[in-house]
Amino acid sequence: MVARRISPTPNALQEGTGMSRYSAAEIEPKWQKAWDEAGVFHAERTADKPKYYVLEMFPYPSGRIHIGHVRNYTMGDVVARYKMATGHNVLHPMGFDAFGMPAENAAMANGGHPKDWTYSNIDTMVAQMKPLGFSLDWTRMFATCDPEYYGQQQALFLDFLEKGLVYRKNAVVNWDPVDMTVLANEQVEDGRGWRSGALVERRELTQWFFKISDYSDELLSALDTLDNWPAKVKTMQANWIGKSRGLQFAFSLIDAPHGHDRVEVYTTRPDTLMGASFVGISPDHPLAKDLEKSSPEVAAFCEKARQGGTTEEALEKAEKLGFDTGLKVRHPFDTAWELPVYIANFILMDYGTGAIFGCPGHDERDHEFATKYGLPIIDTFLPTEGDHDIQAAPFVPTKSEKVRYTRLIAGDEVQTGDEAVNAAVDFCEKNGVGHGVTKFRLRDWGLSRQRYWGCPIPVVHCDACGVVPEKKENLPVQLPDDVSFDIPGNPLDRHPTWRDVPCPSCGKPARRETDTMDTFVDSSWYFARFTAPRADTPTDLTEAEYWMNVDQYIGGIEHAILHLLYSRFFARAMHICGHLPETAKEPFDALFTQGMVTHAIYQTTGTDGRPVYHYPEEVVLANVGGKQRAFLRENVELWMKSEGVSSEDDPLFTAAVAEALIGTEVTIIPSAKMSKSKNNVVDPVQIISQYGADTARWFVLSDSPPERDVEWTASGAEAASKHLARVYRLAAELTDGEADTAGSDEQLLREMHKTIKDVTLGIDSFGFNAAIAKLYGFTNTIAKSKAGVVAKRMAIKTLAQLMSPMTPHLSEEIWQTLGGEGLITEAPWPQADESMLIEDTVTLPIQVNGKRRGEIDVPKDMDKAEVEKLALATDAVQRALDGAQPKKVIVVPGRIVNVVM
RNA sequence: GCCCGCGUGGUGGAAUGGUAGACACAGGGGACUUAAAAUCCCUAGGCUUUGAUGCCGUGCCGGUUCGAGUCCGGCCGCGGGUACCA
Repeated sequence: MVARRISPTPNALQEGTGMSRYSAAEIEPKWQKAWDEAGVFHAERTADKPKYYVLEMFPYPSGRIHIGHVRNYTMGDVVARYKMATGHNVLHPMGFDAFGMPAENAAMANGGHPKDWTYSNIDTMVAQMKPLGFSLDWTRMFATCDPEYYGQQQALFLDFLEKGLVYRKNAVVNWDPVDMTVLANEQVEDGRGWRSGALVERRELTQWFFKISDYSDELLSALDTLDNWPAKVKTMQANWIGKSRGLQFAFSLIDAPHGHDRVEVYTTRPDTLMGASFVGISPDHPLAKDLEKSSPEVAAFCEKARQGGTTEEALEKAEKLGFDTGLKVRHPFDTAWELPVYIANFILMDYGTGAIFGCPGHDERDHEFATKYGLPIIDTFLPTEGDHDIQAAPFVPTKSEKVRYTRLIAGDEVQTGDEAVNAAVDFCEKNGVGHGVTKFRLRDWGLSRQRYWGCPIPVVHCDACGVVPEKKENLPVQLPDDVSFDIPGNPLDRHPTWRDVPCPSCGKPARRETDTMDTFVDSSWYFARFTAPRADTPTDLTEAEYWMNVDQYIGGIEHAILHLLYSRFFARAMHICGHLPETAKEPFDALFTQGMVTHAIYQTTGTDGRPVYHYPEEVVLANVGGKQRAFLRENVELWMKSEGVSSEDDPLFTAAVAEALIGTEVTIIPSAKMSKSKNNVVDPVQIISQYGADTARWFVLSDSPPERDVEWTASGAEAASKHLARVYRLAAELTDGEADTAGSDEQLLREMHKTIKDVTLGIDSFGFNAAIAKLYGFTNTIAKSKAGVVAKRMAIKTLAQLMSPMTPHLSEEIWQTLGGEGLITEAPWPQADESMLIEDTVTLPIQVNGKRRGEIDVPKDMDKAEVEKLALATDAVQRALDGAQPKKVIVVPGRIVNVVM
């Protein structure tokens, strides 16, 4: 945008203070350069200010930034800049969570190397982020795929191994029998591999695990100390950890087949033991595996039961299948009572003991199973009042509810489930039937991934020495570059020169571990690495002690459980190994979960029957009869050309849309999380290049509360830009001077102090949209004010300061125009003068029976009786009372009057 | 399936249990201009009415309260997570 192209004569204002029209393109690079030269965002330890560490969850380098990134990082930037203005030494770093599957998928789909794809994406995204003017210390940037980073991660792994925090055991994975490869959960669609279409099997592999379960109790109880975390996140984590008290005991097997004389089970409902009707074991249970060897039927069933994905959702939703082994166990309280043993597909070896007893009367799943296989359904308790048809549906009240026991094990006949469970555990222990056990739902964290693009696990397998840790001086164990992705599977596995190495212990030929680490490992300690990103140990304790904890962490709610729980575990583990101070065991002091930016997904069906996803810009939307329809843009353009239709307003176009004659219709899936794989990401670059960074920043913060999801629409960007131009103009035109009017100055300054207070509160509480609304209001006040130049100058300078966390470039420009000292970025935050906030009178709404009927203006400190008298005297109340006496009058001072009739 | 959220005008949304709809977008009307752009002003939940008054109204049903968008119970819808997407 070129200012004043038409009028060649620059006015005095232009010569003196810059341009008279707002031009982001000219302002923004100028101030970014100024900040850069002054090094204002470079973080260093200092004793003279309190430190403040702001961190937004770092991005995956998917290719280009999307509007969700802009929203997320702008929020963090507002906090960082605000804290800087309030006298803090701020650390605000940025990096990339750069390992993961999309890079390998890209290599498979388009050739090339995951490394090149990833670093090129990072370059692009950094280039897109820099013009946004974030207050980031770019000197600290790293990507988790940098050997310097993952080498230190390998060092951490070795330390964890030494401390017994890592171990190996078997665990199931999704196995694609056609591609002969392990699939991620998202690569399993309806139980089939996404590329091969083959039925997925669950297969056991030996894998590495972090012993997070040792910390279950601590991770649970420490949630109470996280006062500045959202309650919902703490609830989700508490439920996920899932502490429960139950009974572990054994059923004795009749005839002890294959040497198994008992089946160990765990139950959280021992009070329902008298309602048992079967015992279920996992297809991976040792007993099932032994039976499988001698029985083709069992083998066939187990094969079928192992089909399908490994997710909890898939298991829960899958049709419940059982196989009667013909084996029987004895009921512990009645040795004559025999229960059948079933192998069932919904029992996972990972949970509890891999075996359960089924109580169909009080469990949905068991009920479904019993009904299907004709097993008895026995109640053990019923409602205290009324009846319940247990055959038709299970009776499953919450454990805190009182029920009446019909087959009581211990305790009172009428008691709550919780009481009954405790009584039953005590009774069983006394009678030698098992023992009470506290269990956690939380399982150990499997970190092995059978993939190339991840951090290599630094161990070597030696026939003589077993699993041998790599020597620290040999770290990093670097990924080899010469790999190809033309065949499915892990290229490390078929890379002999990388894989075959001498044993670090005995020197004989051995093999490297070819599994790499889960990418959650990468993101579980990056916050600590940012405190000393170039250290030649995982952290530098001096730096970590100074900068940790993260004072404000900002990220998506989708990370509420896994990432945030793993990070909490990692901080503890790092402390044990001396990489973090004790005080950093809970690494995030405050957490804010911002909402996601959602967008419709546009989907068509490809020739192979699989869904094809289209970018928003590839789709033409048309509104026909109030219904939105979508078509592929290339089709539409061809059609328009061939029909000679030039505009979408043409009736011919509308008619053709109604009949879907303009090409492939696109299915619109509304409001979904922006996801690279669904192509529903919105590119903010256009908004930035058209209106500038400040407009984009202002725009993503206004109108919607930060914690809520927003459906993306660009309809407000122009308005945001107009507003910023208006603020700019207010400042630029101020020098013209205006006459003072008595009282106007004070009125404006009172409004200014109120705005300072409101905006400060808004920023402190993440109410950015509300703060922006106040700033709109204050801008209007200034524009209409008759105050003199001095007061107005002060008001506009304050406005610029209050806006500076959101629109830093514009604010700097105004600050400079109005003669502010130094950079606004380094200027102290304005303080509200309390004496200017006091109001003498207050407007009280008057309600009659809770409905507003009028209002009165009264002095702020008028006593209740007086207020009541005035309120009753108002026309509205008199009319409503119609001569009657009110029953009651409620006066809430400074708030409201309610007359009850 | 299970766990956690969310639901307010045409739209985004505001509202410590106390005037529902602040602020903004789109809309309608007007001023300025030869014209346009830019800018400024007015208007705006629904129904009813000339207008005032009035009635209805925060997903649905019920409850607590002088008073409920807000608290409680039950539904419906949508979103997130569900341990190998990150």
